[in-house]
Amino acid sequence: MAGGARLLHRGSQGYNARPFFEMPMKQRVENLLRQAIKAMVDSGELTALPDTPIQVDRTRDSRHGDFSSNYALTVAANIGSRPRDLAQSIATRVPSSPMLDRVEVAGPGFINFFLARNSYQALIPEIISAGARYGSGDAGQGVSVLLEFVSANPTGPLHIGHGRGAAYGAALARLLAAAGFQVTREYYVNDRGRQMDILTVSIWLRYLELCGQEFTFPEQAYRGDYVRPIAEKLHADSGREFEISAAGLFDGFPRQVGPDAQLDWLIARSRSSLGGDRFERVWKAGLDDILGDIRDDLREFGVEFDNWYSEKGLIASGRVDDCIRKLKESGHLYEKDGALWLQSSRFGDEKDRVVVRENGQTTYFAPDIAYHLDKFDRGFQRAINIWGADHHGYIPRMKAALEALGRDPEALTVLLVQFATLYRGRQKVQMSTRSGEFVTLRELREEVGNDAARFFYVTRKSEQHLDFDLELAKSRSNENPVYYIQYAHARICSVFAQLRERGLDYDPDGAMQNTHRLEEPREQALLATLSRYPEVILAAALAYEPHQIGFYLREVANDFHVYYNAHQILVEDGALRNARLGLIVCVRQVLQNGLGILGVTAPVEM
RNA sequence: GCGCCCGUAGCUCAACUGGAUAGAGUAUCGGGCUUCGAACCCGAGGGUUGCAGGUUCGAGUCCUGCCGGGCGCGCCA
Repeated sequence: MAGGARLLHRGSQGYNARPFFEMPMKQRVENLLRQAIKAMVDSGELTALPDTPIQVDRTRDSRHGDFSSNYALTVAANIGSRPRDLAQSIATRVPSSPMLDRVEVAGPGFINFFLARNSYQALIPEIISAGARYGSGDAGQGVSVLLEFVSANPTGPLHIGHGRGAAYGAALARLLAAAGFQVTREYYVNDRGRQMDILTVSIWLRYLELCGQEFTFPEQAYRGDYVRPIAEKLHADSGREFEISAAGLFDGFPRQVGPDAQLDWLIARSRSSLGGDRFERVWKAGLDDILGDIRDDLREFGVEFDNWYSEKGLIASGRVDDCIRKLKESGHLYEKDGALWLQSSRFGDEKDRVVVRENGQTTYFAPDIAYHLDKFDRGFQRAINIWGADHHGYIPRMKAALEALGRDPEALTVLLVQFATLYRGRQKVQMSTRSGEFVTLRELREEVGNDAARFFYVTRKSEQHLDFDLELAKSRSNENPVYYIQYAHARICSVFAQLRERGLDYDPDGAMQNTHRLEEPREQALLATLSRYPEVILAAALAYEPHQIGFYLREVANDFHVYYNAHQILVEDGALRNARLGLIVCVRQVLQNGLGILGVTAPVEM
């Protein structure tokens, strides 16, 4: 799949007729190399051509040219010739091209390509005409992907761990879309089950307190402050409709058993004394409030979903029962100790798993299987899940379930996000949802701002542990690299403001006709960096690594700042001025496109 | 005990997925505004990539074994 990038050329700005880049520079170099190798095979100098892929890389060191290939190194051993000799033979057969200055052999046998001075001139019209689409490609070939992320239980506000998954997922969605995949973003709502029952009871108990009832609030219930406003609203809206004597409610409370059993007792007791209907209404009040809060929070954070998928709805649709029936029919479900087990160990899991409990209730696993089956039944070709790293042990059984259902487990990719450890200076902040001691995503956003938070999250590899120092993020927010990139963007906008103040204007045609005037080394370096953007998008997308974009954008900003400090853009010479303005328009475009993928704003001024 | 993830400059992180002399930010020290925004630029110091082997032309990256950290190993979700 790598190397299959092809830029979209659907620009309808009137530049279509002009031949810009038929393909990215990297591919053009690759093709020249391929021709040289083919020439050697045709002349019999290279016998059986091993099926080694022809790989061309950007060099790290400019002394090694602009592009480099290790082809001779990888092939020489197989055909029994010396790498340097082979490299030399290939190098001399590289067809001459106006884009190439020279080809050299260096080191153990690298073939290094040096580009001609003005080989990047065509890039400027290319970027200007592609605009927001510059960097996008069709490598994904429209393959439909269901990207599921966040999916936090609606039992409390999102905390900073969820924030990381949200930022990562949102960026990945845009990245995959830019690479040509058709992406749907989905949030799976666990709106039923024990955790929701505990929340319901917690809200109701707070409500009873408001009614004046006296009792000890259970240790294991949700004690976070966010529960109280929900109870207050319920109290304000419904008065004493849900009131029941606390003394009666807690009558017979089992003090001798463990906290979990106590909670189960309390849930059952609440349900029976309140009645199914009223219990449901409290549940609904809690769900609506918290899920609404989560939606708002994510929207404010710039994280949007195409679909919110209800677990309760899934069960009501009968799909879970259907799914269990299918598993039974396929013979991968068996009964033991009164429960129904999936033979997941036959498909790579370390043991079999219970799907239906002894008491007849399904485990959490059953709806999850049905949900994942439904992803593919809805026609998605690929499913990508972003899970917290604590769920890694869950991956084999999910894949096993898909395989048992006759689906391709490879169509499911699970990406793990490590937890963020929060610090206040040196002090580690302990977090627990039930105790209510945690820093919410909303608090984080208010303290450090959306842009800094998004960038901070998404410039680390997702599987890397993340130390998030609040004090640092707060007090030194100016030192966050995101401002460095945004500053470059604002500076460019400022140049155009300055241009207008001086009564001058920018002529795009003039810019494109004078690209040959961009002869400064720093201008060439900037163009070379801009030309890499489509390659970065593709590589980052295929590796599911949005952080590559962040590091790349820093390079773009750095090249620009260096250029800006060294050269005047608004010069007297109108042709040169337009050429330089065209160049920084392109820089601005790449910054906008890249920041857009990361979900960070590109401010006109700061 | 078994399994997964991680270990890179004082700190926070990169390293084009096996390439050439391991790079940025921050912190420390020194320099640069009469010029389009100094939230910027230039320079200096800072490393046995946790340790020990192995694979090959070449290893931070792959394989093995230790050391250290995180997370899993329910008829909880």
